[in-house]
Amino acid sequence: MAGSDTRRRILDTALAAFGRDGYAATSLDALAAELGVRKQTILYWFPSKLDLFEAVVDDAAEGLADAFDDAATGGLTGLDQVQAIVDRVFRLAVHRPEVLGLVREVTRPESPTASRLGARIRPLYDRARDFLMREMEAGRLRRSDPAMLLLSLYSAVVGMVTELEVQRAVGFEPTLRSTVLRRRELMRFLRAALAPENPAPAAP
Amino acid sequence: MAGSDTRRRILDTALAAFGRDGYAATSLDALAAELGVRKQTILYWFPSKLDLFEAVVDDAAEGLADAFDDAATGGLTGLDQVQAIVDRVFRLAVHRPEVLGLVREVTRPESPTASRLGARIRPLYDRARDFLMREMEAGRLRRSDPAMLLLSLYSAVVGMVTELEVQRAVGFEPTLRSTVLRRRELMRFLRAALAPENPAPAAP
DNA sequence: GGCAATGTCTACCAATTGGTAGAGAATTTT
DNA sequence: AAAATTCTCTACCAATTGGTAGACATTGCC
Repeated sequence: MAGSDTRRRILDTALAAFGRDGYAATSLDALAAELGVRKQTILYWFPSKLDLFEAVVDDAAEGLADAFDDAATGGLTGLDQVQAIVDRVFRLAVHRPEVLGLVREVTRPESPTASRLGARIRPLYDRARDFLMREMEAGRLRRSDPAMLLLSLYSAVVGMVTELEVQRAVGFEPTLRSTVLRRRELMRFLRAALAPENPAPAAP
Repeated sequence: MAGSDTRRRILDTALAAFGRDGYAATSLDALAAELGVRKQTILYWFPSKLDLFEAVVDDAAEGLADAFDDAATGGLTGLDQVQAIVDRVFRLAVHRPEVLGLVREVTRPESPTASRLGARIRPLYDRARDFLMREMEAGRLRRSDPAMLLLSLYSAVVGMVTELEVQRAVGFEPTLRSTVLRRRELMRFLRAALAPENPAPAAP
């Protein structure tokens, strides 16, 4: 079936384009040209541009959920678990920066589907919140409002990862090395912010 | 001179629109309608859409610089100075969220003027970096790479402020109260991350 | 071979886009 | 009051947008 391959290719290319340029700045014609196909082929697979966008968002949310799952199944606790997730998100960001660009696009107030990614991400969010609460109660993380803390974490991670451009604009070209340094710095930052005030006993 | 009043109004409305919807999704016609004026009036004051955008960016950068200046002239040090700036940015964000939306728009890789805001912000950036370095050397802030730390700070603050929509999408409606809580939580987070490991003597 | 389903295409279309040309007020300068 | 400048307007325009209609090819099935 060459067809569903086309569908897959459209999704991937559209994800890249939407994540890079945003919804409004991405035209179906440009997308089609990039794919080496006619616009009508895209409209055959997805009845409208908005439908395509929603499909892309769903696809990306799935990938994101998988990444989290992957990082969260090691039975880690406290800061180690946080670090594992940050590492995982960083890895995702390095080889598929469009995904985070898309998150950014979709969390924009006027996004055509601000609510859509929200709904898709909600389960992830709840899980993370529960995790933080548990770890706080166990004394393995500094105590604070878990929902707010989660937003801080989200902002710090996504912000740092997404906004390589700021770095560039401000004068230093991101290299592999600087990316590594960056992640390390972020982790120090997070560790400092999350470490409990009275260090708890290490896990057994 | 009613003219330069028109110019001012165009700049303000355009800032709101670009910050809210992004560059591509903002049409001159829509902007003109919002202003109760014809598109050609806009094109009289700004020769092209891109010129308008650049003027808006310059304007916003100026406002941002003023806000920082304002917060940085109290002669504060260490965490207190950081807090003052965070407070100031929050205040700005609360009554002119578009400014931060614009920062977000302009730091997007494909932004027509990614470099422009960069250049405008560079001096602010340098000042902030110098400040952090000084404070680290004086032992009033935890020691780490100041450039990276600055990016962490930037990400945490702008990310948290800008992404009210995530909060909304995830289920809790931002209120004045939640905004206050948010800022407090962010400050706790920052304090925890920035406080020196061996507390330094308090300022005289 | 016939036939239906699937997939990609060409040919259009109405609406919207940023932008040009220049008329016509209003205001200021002389 | 006449002239010049400043400002906003009407009238267009070519290009691009998302989308429709339907022809043409390819495939698997009988």
